[in-house]
Amino acid sequence: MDYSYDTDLEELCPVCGDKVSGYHYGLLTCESCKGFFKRTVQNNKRYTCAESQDCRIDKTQRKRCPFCRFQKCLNVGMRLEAVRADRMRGGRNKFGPMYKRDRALKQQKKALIRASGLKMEATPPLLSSPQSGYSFSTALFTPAPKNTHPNIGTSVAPIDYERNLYASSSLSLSVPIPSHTPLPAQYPAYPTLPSRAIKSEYPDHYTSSEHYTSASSPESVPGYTYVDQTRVSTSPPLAPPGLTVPPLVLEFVRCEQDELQVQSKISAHLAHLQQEQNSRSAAANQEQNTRLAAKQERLSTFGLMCHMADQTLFSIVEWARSCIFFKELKVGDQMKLLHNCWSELLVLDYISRQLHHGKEDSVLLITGQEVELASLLAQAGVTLSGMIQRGQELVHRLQELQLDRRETACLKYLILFNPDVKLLENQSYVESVYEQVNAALLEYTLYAYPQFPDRFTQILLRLPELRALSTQAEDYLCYKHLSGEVPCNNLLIEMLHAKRTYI
DNA sequence: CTAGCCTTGACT
DNA sequence: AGTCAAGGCTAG
Repeated sequence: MDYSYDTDLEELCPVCGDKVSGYHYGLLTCESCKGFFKRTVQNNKRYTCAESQDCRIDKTQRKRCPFCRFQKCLNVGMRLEAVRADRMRGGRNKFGPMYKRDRALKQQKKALIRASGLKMEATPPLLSSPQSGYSFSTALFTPAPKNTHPNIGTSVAPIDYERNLYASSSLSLSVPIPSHTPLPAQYPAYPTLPSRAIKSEYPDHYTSSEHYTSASSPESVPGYTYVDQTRVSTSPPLAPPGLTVPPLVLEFVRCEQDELQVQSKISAHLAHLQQEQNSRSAAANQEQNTRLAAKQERLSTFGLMCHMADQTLFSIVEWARSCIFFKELKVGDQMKLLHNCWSELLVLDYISRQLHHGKEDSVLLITGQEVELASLLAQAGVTLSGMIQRGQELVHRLQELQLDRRETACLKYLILFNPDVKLLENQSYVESVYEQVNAALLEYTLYAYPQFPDRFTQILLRLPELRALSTQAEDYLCYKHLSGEVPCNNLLIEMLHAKRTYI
């Protein structure tokens, strides 16, 4: 009965809702979206949207706006790199194992659903009456309860960034490096395909997977604003490279929050919530049957995750408010910048924590808790576990690069000062900050990793995937919110609304 | 351009 | 030999 309902639900194309014909370019899609994606990427097509770039894509209307259709393809996670540049037919690609894992996961989930009679991902509202009303404005305007991070000038909790920095790069210089021609900064435009960079992969062509991953990585497709290198290298603050860590980078690192303080603050907050939750479900347990209580117990996991993300967001806002450059902006511009990038910063925060954590089969939460990846994936719905896996892949890529903390700090600023945000009062300032950060990061990478001259580019090329993942996360959150599953009075939701006023 | 059907070929 | 995701072909 509901078995068929479930499978039906699973067999809809995430782009247009048509019938799925198999795995295509990274996930289960219909035949038409497969073809559309292939044509678009192979022929390097550029579309434009006649409306406001938010057209609904369904089976009947998918032909109407190719721009939004392709956008959606990317947002749901279709992979550019699965389209072969050399058009080689047949055979398998590196996604084979991923598809296999995904299938196993779905199978496992189905069994679980049948066994428990519950649907994992569809969860009724939790936490009917949460705590005090948060709002973005309160987060921005009221001083934080405790000064949890050092302001400029004070010397609270100096973190030892010097150590742990230069784990010697294992990337060999013989790795073929794709040449990427910088694109004109057309941010919302989708990435074009540097056709030479992406080839179908066969063992004959690539002797090791390392070669593949560094040479033609999935995200090595500039869709992100890319700063022309010549412009960067001639920017004023660029001292002769190779002598010292750029002062700006040092400043960024100094503005970083103390991880332990954030951790304890958020842990305390969540512990408090959980305590409330426990007493409530204990009450429910007395009157109702155990199955309901168990259900409620499980629900709290997703709710807690939301609160965790929410609290993390608070700390991110707090960080931004006090960091160099940002605090000089008027509040209106600050809000626009944060509305634009909050989810990217959240994802970056998560990713960098995993980088630091360094374990493949578990995930480190901001609370310091370590969660087995397997159990996380088993609990999460299909969409969520897909995103977690995608996140893990990004972590792997950055691990290969051995991204250090200084570089991570720079990335936060590059994301925050997105020069493509429109209608800013102080547009040129934001643009110039972006340029400065770019220059500083370039200079730093040349200084710290002279044996790897392409490092700067390689780092920037991770940003499109980060952005795609954060967009997917927003979509997911939006969906969960619409079905009433996200605890309300949530900064997360407020951010979501700020960006999507049409909802 | 679209999308259904066909051909390929590494992997099992 | 079978599977199944790549690319190819071609009516509409």
